[in-house]
Amino acid sequence: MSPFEALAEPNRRRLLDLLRAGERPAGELVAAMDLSQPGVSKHLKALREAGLVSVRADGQQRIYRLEARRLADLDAWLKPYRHFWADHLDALEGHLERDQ
Amino acid sequence: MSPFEALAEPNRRRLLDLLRAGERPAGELVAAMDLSQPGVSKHLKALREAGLVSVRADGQQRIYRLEARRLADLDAWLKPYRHFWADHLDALEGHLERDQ
DNA sequence: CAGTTATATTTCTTAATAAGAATATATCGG
DNA sequence: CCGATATATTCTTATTAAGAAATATAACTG
Repeated sequence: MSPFEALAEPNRRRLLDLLRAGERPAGELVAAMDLSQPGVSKHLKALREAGLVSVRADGQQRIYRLEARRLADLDAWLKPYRHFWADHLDALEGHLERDQ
Repeated sequence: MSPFEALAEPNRRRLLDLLRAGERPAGELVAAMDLSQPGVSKHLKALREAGLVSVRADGQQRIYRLEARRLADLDAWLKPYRHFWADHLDALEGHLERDQ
């Protein structure tokens, strides 16, 4: 599954948002989501296959971690579009868009 | 259809890429894509519903135009993740790994 | 080993989506 | 109005994805 497809699902975006605060065992993610345990597990699998998260075992727990490198690909796709609204903002509030 | 869902389909991303060069009639988009006319028309509809393109009539042609504002939403979603690969900006924001 | 906890996989059902073919709508030139 | 062009909308069918429930696997505990 491509990163774009993976991000199409709101629950998966939410899982990534949760992982932004740091790595977490699957159980905590299940508790934080309004989804069944198998449901979360399946979405985590999709995120793994998209390369957006990685997992390591710690005893019987599976610790999930955000893999933001793949989001950089998305960011790169977005880059040539950015000037379309950056130009508009430039006129209003100055030159924000200097990073790459 | 949300922008995220709209972008999940590669042909639709390609249509947006084509529109980056400027507005174009549907027919030119059909010619540039390796898809049937109805196929392109349907993807354009999805992009319209996601707010990613707009259309205006010019005679019997429909001129499509990129609406990059909606991509700004995606850019905004991505923003809190950007720190993860933009290591050189760490000094600005501090490190996020502490609170795990 | 048996029981328990943590997580993953399978199965089922249902809903969404895609492509292709055929057809419909709208606009133009005569 | 007619024929031609440009584009959109069905319709059908196949694939895919989602949630729920049940079950499986793997590791820890005693």
